[in-house]
Amino acid sequence: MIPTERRTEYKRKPREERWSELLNVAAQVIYEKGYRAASLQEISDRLGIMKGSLYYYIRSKEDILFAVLQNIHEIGLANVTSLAGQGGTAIERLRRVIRGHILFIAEHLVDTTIFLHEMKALPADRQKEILGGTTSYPKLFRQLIAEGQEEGSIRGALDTELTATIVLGSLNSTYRWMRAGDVEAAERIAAHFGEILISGLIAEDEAL
Amino acid sequence: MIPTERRTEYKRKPREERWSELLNVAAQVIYEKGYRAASLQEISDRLGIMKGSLYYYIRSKEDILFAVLQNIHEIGLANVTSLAGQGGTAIERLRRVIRGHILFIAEHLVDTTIFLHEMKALPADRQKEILGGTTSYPKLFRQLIAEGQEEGSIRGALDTELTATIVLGSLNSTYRWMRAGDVEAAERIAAHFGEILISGLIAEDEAL
DNA sequence: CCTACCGATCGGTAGG
DNA sequence: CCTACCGATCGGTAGG
Repeated sequence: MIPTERRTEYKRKPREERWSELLNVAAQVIYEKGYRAASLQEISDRLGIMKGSLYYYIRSKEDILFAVLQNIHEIGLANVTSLAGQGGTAIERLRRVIRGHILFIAEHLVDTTIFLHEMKALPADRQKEILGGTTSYPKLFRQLIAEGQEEGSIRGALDTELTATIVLGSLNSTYRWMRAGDVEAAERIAAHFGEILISGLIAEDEAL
Repeated sequence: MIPTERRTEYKRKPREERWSELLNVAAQVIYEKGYRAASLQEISDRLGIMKGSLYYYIRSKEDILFAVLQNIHEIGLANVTSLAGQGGTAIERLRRVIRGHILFIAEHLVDTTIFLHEMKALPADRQKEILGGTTSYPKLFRQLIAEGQEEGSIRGALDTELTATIVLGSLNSTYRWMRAGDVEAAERIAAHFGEILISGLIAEDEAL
């Protein structure tokens, strides 16, 4: 490749603004090519700055991935936590969380995909830094299932842990085929997931 | 890294044997690091040959990935096709496919993971070469769901296409947390999936 | 299969 | 933020 030429016209932007722009652009490149194949050269090209200039904002390439993953995990967990805490029976709250999590994935498809594909590209300690809060996705789903079993709405014969893993994993798998930002489609998917999973989990033949 | 030294002792092996050994070793490296980060240097190191010698077997790095993906797709599709064709009602066959596909994933975790992560690393035409047969996973699941709806065992209100996508995607998502080769665990997972999905899909309250 | 290479690209740095 | 680099590594090749 020919050495990247300096833009004849470039505009220096405030640090904060550039930083969030950097994260958006980088996330898009990582989404398209994968973290490893996403070069700082391409990211800086799209930003319209020199590759070396990225180091005004970061200390390593990994800093970018970390920031993206940290952010999506934080807002995603806040989303389901809020939905789970809004009252109702356990099965009602589970249904709300199922829908809300799917809508979240559709709305944040790029970042969610990166989260589900590139966590392992981080060193173990930085993974823990992201995941290691007092609460977590698996914990939240486990609690909802457990409460449903206690209140008798979810079949007691199901293994709580395994069932929670299956439900969360199934919801997360939608990132593979969902279209970004298509809220209508996301609602349809959420409705189907609600029907299938809730019917599959409920004890007896309680109508909902 | 210090230039790799020639092994003082190496054994030349028959071409066929080396080739399958190469695919196994390469799959393991790709599984651990991802295709892009899996270097030919590391693969040849583990094989105990020189990097350049790989080109006695391949014409490009991509050939390795293609062979791995081609193979796992072929045997996996043969597996579910066989299970779906063994007779019984549609819901019975679906249940059999659910269990068999999960056991397959557990038994071929490395290759399945590569398939679900690295297909997009191939050029579009080589992807089609793998996926483009007359039959396919999505098609098979769609047919099973459709037949179940026709026979009245699966709720007609569910969108056939979307439901098939959800079921297949949910089963595939297990590669993320399954342990390779643990058949007991795989049976438990399959049983739970069977319970949850079948109950979630069946019309009325037919007991199974 | 090995030896001995090559051009391209990578993440990163010094100094401004 | 840019210029001007660097060492390391990558996939791949010629010739045997």
